[in-house]
Amino acid sequence: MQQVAELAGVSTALVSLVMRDAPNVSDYRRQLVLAAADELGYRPNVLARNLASRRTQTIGVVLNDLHNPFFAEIADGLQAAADNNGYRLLIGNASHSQLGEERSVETFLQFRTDGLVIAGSMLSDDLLERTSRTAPIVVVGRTSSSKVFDTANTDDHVGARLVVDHLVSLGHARIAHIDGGRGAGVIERRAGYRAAMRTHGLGEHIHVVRGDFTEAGGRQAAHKLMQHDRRPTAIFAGNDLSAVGALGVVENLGFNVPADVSIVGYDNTSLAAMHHVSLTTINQPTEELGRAAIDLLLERLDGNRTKATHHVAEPALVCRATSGPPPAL
Amino acid sequence: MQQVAELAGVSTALVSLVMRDAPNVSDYRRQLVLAAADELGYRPNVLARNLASRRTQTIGVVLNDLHNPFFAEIADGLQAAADNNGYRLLIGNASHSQLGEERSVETFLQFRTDGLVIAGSMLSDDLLERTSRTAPIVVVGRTSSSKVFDTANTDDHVGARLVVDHLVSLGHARIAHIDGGRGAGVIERRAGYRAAMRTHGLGEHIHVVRGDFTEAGGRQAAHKLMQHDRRPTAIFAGNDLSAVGALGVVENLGFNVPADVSIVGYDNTSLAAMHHVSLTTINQPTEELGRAAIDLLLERLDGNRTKATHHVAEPALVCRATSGPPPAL
DNA sequence: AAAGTGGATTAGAGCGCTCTAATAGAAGAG
DNA sequence: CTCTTCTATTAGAGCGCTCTAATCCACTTT
Repeated sequence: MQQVAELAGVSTALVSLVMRDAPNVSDYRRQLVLAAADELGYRPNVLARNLASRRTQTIGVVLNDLHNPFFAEIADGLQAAADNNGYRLLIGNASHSQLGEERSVETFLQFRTDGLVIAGSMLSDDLLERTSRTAPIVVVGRTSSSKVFDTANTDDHVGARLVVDHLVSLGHARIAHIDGGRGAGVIERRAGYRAAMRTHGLGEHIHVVRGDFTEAGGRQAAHKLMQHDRRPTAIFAGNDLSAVGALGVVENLGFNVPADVSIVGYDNTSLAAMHHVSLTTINQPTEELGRAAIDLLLERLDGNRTKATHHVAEPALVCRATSGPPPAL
Repeated sequence: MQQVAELAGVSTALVSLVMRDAPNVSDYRRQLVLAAADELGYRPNVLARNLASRRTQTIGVVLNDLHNPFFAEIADGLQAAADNNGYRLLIGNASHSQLGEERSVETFLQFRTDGLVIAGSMLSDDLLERTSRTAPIVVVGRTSSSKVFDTANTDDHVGARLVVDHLVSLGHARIAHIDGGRGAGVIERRAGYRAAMRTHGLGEHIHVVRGDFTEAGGRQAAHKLMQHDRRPTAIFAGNDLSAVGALGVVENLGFNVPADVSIVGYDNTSLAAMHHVSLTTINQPTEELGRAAIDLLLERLDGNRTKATHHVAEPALVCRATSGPPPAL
């Protein structure tokens, strides 16, 4: 910075002002400084900048699973919203594990990102609340009634009901559910499924097998389901990834989808939209979620709010090729 | 830090030494400092630490496209290698665009990550070379003969030949190729395809249509191919994503895969491995690439090397369900 | 003409840590 | 008992930036 200042014939303070796009800098000197900076290949050191200003203009985003396209879409939504507000994003990969998530969070805290967005968090509310004392946190894709941190999420209970309603209206009764293990949103989706089944008088057909939101998990669960003595005519998978896993197994076992078995996913990821997959699923408005998450964070950063807020978006059924009427008895 | 020092009755320098696990600190004082730090909930500020030490122990990873599972797998490989060496990873999303890539790179440079890994770079060698003067860069998934920065890559020329050899051995002659537009590795794969076709005396059947390494691009290209008056009996897509796009279109047009048309992808991503997709493809050893990239970077960081090195890994054919003999005439 | 106004610029004190060089103290050598 | 040689500890100078307060310099205003 000093070199730039010398080359431009100004003070380091002015260089600082120019680099920050501050107002009240004459155009003449601004050009002078920019030219000098360019010539020297000067780049402001964010570390030093933050050390002095306690701001990084950066938001840390922890994605639960890079292999799940849902999180890529969430990242897109966040990116768009961050761009609009002059913030940049840094991404950490939780590798689908609690430990990975903790490490990513720790890294961001140490880098002093202004805030954190955790998509698909597997951490306890308690831990998140303690962490949010260090930096504001918005949790995406998971409900919480925390009074400390914010969330942006789809109403999974309603989403699950939409799935069941859809399948029931097609004539299904034996509708099974593959859940997501310890993943985010699992409890709500499962509860929504159960409640909807009962509402339709299908309580006796409630059948939940464990998955883990991965394709492999979906395969295993589908195996178990299809070997059951009263095998389902429809499978509601906890997310698209496990739905595609189930799809593969069901087909390999010689069943036709949807003629013999209907399969519905959740998330409406790019995977579900692929022509070859064409999965009936529940859409989560990822762009809205991303925008909401950033908005919530900025409100905190600007000191406009201290009370926890929970943004809830509406899910919607996306009907594609993997659901249809059950086979005639 | 000063508070901790006071509470423990030592100097800040000693606190610093303890926090860094330095040798030559007496056990007695170490305990004293740790106890004080714990009581005050003290967390070292990595920003300040790095400002002073000029090291972040962090590597910036720019992924070309979060929607392409190939990059998730590369990230896994990098993560494993980084863990082994006490480095942590920060990820930037290039959003499949040159501008996005540049911005991610810029952010990392400003955060002073010790080095950069760019997976699927779309930037010019020239720009990369200039950037690598600021921080060491390893480019993954793209060949380059640069004398400045390192690369870790699979031999795409050989990979493309493996595809053509495989299809020819099944009896195909009309083998078309969907390329990847401006993506990484496109030129080599296309050239490899062309060369292999000629080697087999199939020069007249060379047929390349443009794609862009996305599913949508694959769909468009496949449409064009299948409407051609001499439509191909086999399609070699530039990557798995576009292969799946092609797969969807070909099926929708009423053709059977592989009975009527064979489709081969590239990358052997988790997508190709899905049972429902089961795509014949070329494996890139992502773990090896990740390890190589980190190794190359560390050599630079430790000052052991200044000469550019290009690590080349071997591709391998993975035969699955989308390739078979051409239909009988 | 003196005083007031506000924009442009700068000096200099931190931000929280590391690192070098210096110092104190203990142990061993002569 | 002195002289080395270690090891353990510390003072204090940065690292590269921001921010406050001060200064300077047109212009107005009265």
